[in-house]
Amino acid sequence: MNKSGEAAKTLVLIDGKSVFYRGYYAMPNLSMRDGTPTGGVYGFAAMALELLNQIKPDYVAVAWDKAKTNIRRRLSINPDYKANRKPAPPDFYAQIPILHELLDAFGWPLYEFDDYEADDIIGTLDKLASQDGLHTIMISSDLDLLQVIDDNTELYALKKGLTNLEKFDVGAFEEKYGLRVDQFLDLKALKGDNSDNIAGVAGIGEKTAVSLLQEFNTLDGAYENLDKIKPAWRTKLEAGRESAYQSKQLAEIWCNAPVDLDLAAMDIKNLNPEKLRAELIKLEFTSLLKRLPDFMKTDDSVEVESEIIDNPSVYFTLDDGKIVVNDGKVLAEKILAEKALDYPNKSGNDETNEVRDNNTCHPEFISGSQENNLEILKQVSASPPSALDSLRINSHESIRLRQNDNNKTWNNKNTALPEIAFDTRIAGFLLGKIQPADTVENLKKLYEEQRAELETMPKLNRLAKQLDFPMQNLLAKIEARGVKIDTQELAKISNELQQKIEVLQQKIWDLAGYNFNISSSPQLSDALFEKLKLPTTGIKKSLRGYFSTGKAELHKLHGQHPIIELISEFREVSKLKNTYTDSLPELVDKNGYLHTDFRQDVTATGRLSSSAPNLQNIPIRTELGQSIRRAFVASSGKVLISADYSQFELRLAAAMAHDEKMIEIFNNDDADIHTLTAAEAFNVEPKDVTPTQRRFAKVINFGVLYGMSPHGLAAATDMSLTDAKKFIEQYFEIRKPIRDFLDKTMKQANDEGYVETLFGRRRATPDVKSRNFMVRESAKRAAANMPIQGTEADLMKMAMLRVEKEIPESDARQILQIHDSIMMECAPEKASEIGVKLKDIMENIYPDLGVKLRVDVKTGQSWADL
DNA sequence: TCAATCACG
DNA sequence: ACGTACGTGATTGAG
Repeated sequence: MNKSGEAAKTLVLIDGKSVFYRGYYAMPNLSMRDGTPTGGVYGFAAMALELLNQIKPDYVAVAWDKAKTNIRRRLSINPDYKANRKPAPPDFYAQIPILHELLDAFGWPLYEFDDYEADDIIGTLDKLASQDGLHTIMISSDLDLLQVIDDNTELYALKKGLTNLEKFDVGAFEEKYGLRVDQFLDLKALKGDNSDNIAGVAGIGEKTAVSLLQEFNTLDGAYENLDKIKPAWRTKLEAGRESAYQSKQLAEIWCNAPVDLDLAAMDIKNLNPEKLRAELIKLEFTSLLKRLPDFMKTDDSVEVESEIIDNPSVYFTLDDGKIVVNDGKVLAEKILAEKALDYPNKSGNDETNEVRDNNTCHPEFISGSQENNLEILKQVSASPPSALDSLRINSHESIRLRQNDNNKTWNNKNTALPEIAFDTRIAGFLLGKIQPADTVENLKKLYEEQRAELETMPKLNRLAKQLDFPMQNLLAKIEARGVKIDTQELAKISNELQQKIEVLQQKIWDLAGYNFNISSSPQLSDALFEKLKLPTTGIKKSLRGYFSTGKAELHKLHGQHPIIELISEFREVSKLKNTYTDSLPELVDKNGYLHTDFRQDVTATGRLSSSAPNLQNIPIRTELGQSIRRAFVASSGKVLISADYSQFELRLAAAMAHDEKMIEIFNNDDADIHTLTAAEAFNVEPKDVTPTQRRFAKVINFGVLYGMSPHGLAAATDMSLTDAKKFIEQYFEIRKPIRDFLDKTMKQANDEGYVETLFGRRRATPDVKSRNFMVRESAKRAAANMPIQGTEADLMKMAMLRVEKEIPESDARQILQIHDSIMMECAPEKASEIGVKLKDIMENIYPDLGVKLRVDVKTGQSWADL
């Protein structure tokens, strides 16, 4: 009990380097996939989790030994102090920054001072803690700390192995040494300590020292009674008197280190479980995730390893349309017994249906016609839901298993199927393999090859298992839910647009002086540049040799002739009508919902692809676009919620490049990145930044992520080429870390042949070595951009999985993802609560990122309100 | 089947 | 001396 009468709180003081050393030598070959050594850090992490589980401390602090050169005071007593310590190898020091990162994730303060060793710092803190009535537990391999144990202070000494600790309290000490704790220092003075190069008294070992102290109580006592000591020991004591007292001085812990007991900083509540978990994952210490204390565990699918059925072993064939296995049981039963399902999903045109002896087929020989698959799934689906919980699917294009048929009668789509654990198509994509059309004839072999290859790439393997495979399940659900649209509204817009188009067309024809197909670029080019003789200076040519009529070129002609404006409007209107208002209603199901196809194996960066219809390019920028969004509505009785990451990619660039200036701007909610970038680049006060300057800064802030050239910048801003060039130089002057990061990425593309995201998603970069200038430069820009765009995609997938896990489907459901935003729908009364949750999950999806993420949430009846 | 254009992030 | 900002998908016209 302490002064205020509460149960004493526990403070744990860790000798950081000593724990670290144990790990380093226990796991000498441990390293991350990229070769970074992590053995010592692992040791620390393992011990730290152990202490959280077993000790459940209230406060934790770490003390650190500075290098030998900084212990001048002890060296002044004896220059040979610790002289027989070997210097640590280089890969030991390489791990120190990583350990700091880990400590940061634990939220534990680290103390180190010149002239004070870790045990001095620990001793000092222990003394201060005792004054505050705290119970202290010290963790170290250094037994010197035994001298400070008392009724409130214990030492957990590190033994062999990582988490094997020997507990010393006063009783345990006395039993082991046969001495009182206060005699420990005198014991050391006599027997010395080889590891610290403390001499003690030559010829006196532990046994002799103990018996002397038992008889004479103290070191002084022994020297005062030399006459009572047998001659063999007496002569040794006489010869070693100076050494004995010097040894005592050396071994004594100095409890006057310049450190404060800052309990707020040491509070275990500072530990952010998500951050720590993220850090363990980042360090590839996945085995330690299991050891996270219960209070920190969540059932978050991002971190929990998916169960992969390693040896699918269902053998089945068709008998009169019924699926049977060797013993004649219905497949579903067999599947339940085997807890595995592995069969190819092929749609038609298959000729090899090789039946083996015994009326048995190995899965890879089954021809997976759509009908067969449906039959299988029906039977699986007929099994009791609880029995299906432990089932896992391995398949090719697994998401399509969820479709009940080919013609998109989606409302019956079965989402209650077993979870997908492995998808050979996704795996092939992640591994960068072009899969021949016939690979799924041998699905099992493919699966085994892929699994083996993924094993050699732990980061990619984890990405597959924890992100892309689980996403298949989620995307199937999202596709099945669909988005409701108001077809009448769209039809109304279509009609209006039709009128407009006819009017515009006539006006254009009148101005041109003849009728032509305005939608044909060559015909339009002919009209503008041949018939109307508009100036062609600065107008680009198309590949086919005529002058381009694209938006940018038309813009250059703006004001030259009234026809230009009409053509631009005609273009906008016909584009939106053809692509959206006319087409979308054709794709709705009978309940008025649109169901897109989301694919994960299309985009080189890891983003999702949406098609048939593409719901990721619904107009927004023009008023007409907004009116189309008004036709995207919530289900009846529901509202839509959208949550958008703000400046996601730019924040990621700042974090990944470790650009502290940018990070600081982003971490300040009130700061505006474009204004501040302009202020820095133009060297003016933020308040004096002109709108034009801010616009320039905005263009370059985004352009730089894509490798924008002076020409591109000039074209986008109306700057002169020289000004654009200067501005870009100026930009990289103030954003040097960004330049370095882009260069580093480029170098990796060149040296390794691939680039990767923060989480190990890869993109091969063969074309950066192309002899064709255009191909090469384009490949370089793509390579530079991929880690940023791809990390965005990774984080979005994490966020979506987490949202699905943490927000019950009965409360709200995800219905769309558009690269940096998630759209959900829910009951209006739940909207604000869901919005808060969504924002929280998304903003804290990866606390270790190093930059604050910002998510803006909006609610409304239609998409236009968001 | 491809090029041109343009919708989105 | 090349051409000039990354990543998608849908539509249209041309050959």
